[in-house]
Amino acid sequence: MLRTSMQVAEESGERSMGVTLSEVARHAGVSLATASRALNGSARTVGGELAAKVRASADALGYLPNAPAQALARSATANVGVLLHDVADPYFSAIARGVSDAAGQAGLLPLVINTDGDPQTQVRGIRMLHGQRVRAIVLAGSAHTDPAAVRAVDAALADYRADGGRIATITDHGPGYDAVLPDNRGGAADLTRALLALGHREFAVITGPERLRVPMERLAGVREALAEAGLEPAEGTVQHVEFTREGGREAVRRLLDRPQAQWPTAVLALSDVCAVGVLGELRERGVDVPGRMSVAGFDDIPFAADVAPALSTVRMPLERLGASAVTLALESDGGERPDRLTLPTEVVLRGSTGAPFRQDR
Amino acid sequence: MLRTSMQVAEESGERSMGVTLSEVARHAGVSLATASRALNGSARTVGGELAAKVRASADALGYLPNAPAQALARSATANVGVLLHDVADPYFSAIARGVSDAAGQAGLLPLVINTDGDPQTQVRGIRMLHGQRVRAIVLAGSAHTDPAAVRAVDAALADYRADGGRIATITDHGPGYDAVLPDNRGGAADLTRALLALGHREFAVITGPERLRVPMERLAGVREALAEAGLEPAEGTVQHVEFTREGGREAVRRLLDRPQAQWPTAVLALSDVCAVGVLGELRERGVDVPGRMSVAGFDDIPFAADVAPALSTVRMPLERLGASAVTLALESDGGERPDRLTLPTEVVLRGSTGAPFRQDR
DNA sequence: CATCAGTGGGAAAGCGCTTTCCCGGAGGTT
DNA sequence: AACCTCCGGGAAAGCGCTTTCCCACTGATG
Repeated sequence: MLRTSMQVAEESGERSMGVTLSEVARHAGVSLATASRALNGSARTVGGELAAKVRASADALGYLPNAPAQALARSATANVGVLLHDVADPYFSAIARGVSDAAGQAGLLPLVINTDGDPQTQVRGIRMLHGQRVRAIVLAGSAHTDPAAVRAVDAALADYRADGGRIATITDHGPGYDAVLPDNRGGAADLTRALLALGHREFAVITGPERLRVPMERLAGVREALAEAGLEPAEGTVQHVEFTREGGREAVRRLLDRPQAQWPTAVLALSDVCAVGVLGELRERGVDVPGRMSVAGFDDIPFAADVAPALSTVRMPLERLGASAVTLALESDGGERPDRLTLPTEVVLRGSTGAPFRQDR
Repeated sequence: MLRTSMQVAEESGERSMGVTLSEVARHAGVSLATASRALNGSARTVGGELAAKVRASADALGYLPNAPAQALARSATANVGVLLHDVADPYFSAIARGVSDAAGQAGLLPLVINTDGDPQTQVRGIRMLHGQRVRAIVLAGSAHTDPAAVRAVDAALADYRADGGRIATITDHGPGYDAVLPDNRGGAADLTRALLALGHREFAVITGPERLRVPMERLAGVREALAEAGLEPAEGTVQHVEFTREGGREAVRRLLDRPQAQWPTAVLALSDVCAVGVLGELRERGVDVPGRMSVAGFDDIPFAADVAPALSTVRMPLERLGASAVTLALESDGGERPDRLTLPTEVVLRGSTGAPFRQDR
């Protein structure tokens, strides 16, 4: 004979998992159905008196709904998934915070997965979240430039969506997705124009790996603004590195290896965490910022204002990015036209930028 | 007549949630039981031939196990919960990364909840995670000093544990929990001794709110080392603020409001993010660091080495803290004696500290 | 050659909920 | 007074899995 968990619990003196709804129902002297309706408000209502009695029993027994069971019965969980490169990176952690807040608002719990920007890991992550039957997936990392990678991710997302999953991406992952789009290109162009306005003509740009789309978009923005001024980056002054502090340092080292005459007067690091590395390396090398070289970043992570010198950058509403993505994904009526929300960026000039260094002075 | 989701799916041309195991079983021409055993390796084995056939069918159909259903059947989910103050804070995001990595190793997915250090929110969070039937909860935020708050949290945790939940805390939440314990007190004492060794005698200490235990422990460490040298902080030089950049700035403002003769030569900010605020404010006020004032932090968050001047601090293995907590919680045999693992800290002296300022010079 | 593990397949009972369907009673219409 | 419609309670069928229990079969054993 099969033994119920209750019996086991009674025998062993240890129940495996919580008070069940039917215990509550029995305690309140009502049916399972009524208990369920009273505690979780279905379409149907329950008589005021009974409802109160059920609620009383529920917290007398310390009832906590079994989320997996609810999920199964409703075929809908109370979770959202977040896919990002690395929670420990301030850019992503700010986004994660936004996602978390918006999810909380909606009564959902966020499940976060670090992909380190690897397409494979990303695909596995999507599958896991799909398996979890999360209500929505927020894809926070940059899209890839490699078509094969894009296809793989798209396929995984398509499967998920085919099963009723909702998706929102942060930054552009193709026209098929609801998306929150910070103006990467425009922001980079604006930043460049701001530096041009300060008088700079000799730029270096430190951007992210070519395999990612976001850094490429930002780079395109820089090029666009430079072109407007009839300029283009000199050979060897566009460095592709990882968007990490170490990446920034590495790029600086390469830049300073060149003869001083070829040093740029302004370096655009297209990610703040990268820029922080740049600042650190320049300081250690004794290069004055902004006297000898202006430095600007991108993202306006919380620390940007506090490093020394305070970092000029392009402000992006990181938390809002995350929060909006959740909202978008949840609202998405599954209609034909995906919602695509462009968020403006804003140049913030602080102490790390100034007038260009003059060789002849 | 009740209609199965299959029928609905066939009629509407849209299935609500994925390929099911029984579809796989049918496709492979085996029973549900066999399919389950083949795909998820139970105690029982399945003939090699059949197993292969099942696996083939599974990925022919693109089968993804329904996690909530598995959770219900097994009465065990594949999730762990992390409760922290704020993912966007580098201290916690590093821990979160560690948790995430260790969870991944164990085939689990992390569910993260921000509590902003509020006991109420913390209790609600624990209840939610309990409801989710997560396998383990990692409590990453500091314990409270208010007994009522502690009781509330303890009660929620006790309920969870009574239902078979596993718990590990980071920092001390009382002797009843498996815990990973960075040596807050010892680290703070060591840091203080290091500054004493540099010749400092006039200290200010900026620590966290009195409602949290961690900042109090650190403060105690400082006091202890000071006492060894026959010193104690002068009146008004111990500032309790939030462990945020703004908190750091605020404390500095209060400190500098005092007559210059009473300015400390060293300020111990007992959290790096706080210290970064201190550095920022001092720079803006034109106070030279470390010339006029040495500044030290605590935690060694990734940025600490890159701010200017590079921050002297107490290194804590943040990611390992998170990872170890997961391991501990999962291993915990539920035996009588909780596992408590003390992790050493290490003083790291960088550019933000130096010899004390001499008034008479 | 009968007996006994041991092996591996399948039927079916749960896991803890939600929701459909049925039904009896109250109130409103002709 | 007969007829309908609401309203709200309860029985029971699922949701998609895991696992127990039963059973048929194989090969070893005495």
